[in-house]
Amino acid sequence: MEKELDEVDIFLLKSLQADAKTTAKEFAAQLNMSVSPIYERIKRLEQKGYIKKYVAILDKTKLNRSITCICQVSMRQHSEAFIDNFEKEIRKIEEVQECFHMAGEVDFFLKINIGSLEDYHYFVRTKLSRIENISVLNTTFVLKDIKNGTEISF
Amino acid sequence: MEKELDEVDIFLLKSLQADAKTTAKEFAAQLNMSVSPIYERIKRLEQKGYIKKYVAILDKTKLNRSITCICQVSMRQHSEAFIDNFEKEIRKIEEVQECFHMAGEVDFFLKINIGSLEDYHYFVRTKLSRIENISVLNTTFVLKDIKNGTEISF
DNA sequence: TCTGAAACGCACTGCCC
DNA sequence: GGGCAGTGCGTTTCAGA
Repeated sequence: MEKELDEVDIFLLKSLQADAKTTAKEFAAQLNMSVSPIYERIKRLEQKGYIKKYVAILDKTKLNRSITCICQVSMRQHSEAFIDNFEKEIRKIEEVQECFHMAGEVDFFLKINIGSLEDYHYFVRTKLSRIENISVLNTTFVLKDIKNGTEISF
Repeated sequence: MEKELDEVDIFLLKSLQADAKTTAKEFAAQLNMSVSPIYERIKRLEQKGYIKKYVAILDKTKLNRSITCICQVSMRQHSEAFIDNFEKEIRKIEEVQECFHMAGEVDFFLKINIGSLEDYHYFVRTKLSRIENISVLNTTFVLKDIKNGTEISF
């Protein structure tokens, strides 16, 4: 694998994951380059898959989803079919923002966004607990978002 | 609190958090409206804080940060000073993508992005464990990203 | 609050170095 | 691979309804 990214590419990636609205013109000024190489580098980074997509980050509180909680789920049986089914069902549940299949005692970690404790009750009763083969469900609530980013450091 | 968002606003917010590059013109076509109201609604949503920012989502694997793990940290003493200090120090550590102060037995959940298990060792030895007053550190590794979104449902 | 049109700036292309 | 100039498109503004 050859070296694919130079310092300029890395600068662009880091900048864009902080603020995707930065224009090629602004980058050109910051880097003392002209606009076209910036433009072509960004296009290349998109095409090669370094940049997956551009998204708007919304305000949870304003949208009445200010409560976050972490659910730790373990399964009764660990057959392939049950795990696949769990994944499929989880993907359908809108309250689930993140879900990871874990190594170790707990099988899945879920990050849930909801507006109230009543919503949580509704979520567990009508959605989560309807998935087959769940044995343990352990939920803890977030008191404070200390760091909640989309940026990856590299 | 008056009703701030109508169906069009909600449509725009949901669309933008899936793809921020959608143009006002495209929205206008989808909604059978002209461009200017779309434009002004989006500006309003930005100014009122519903939209916090626009970011590029990068590919972890391409950037050699394909390993994700969850660290559960508990503290020895729960004084305000220690908690504040932990928050301050965590914010500085680039490997930490998310950090939440939790209710319950475990004080903090951390989501970490790294490239190798060696990196994890380095992270724990030189960064995490240097923070004062940590008692328990329990790490589990992600086997598979089932759902890993920035979108919130509403 | 929407429509329509006009002005501007940036994204994007092609050519040159 | 980068600089420069031109074109088209989207953004932005504004009159009017």
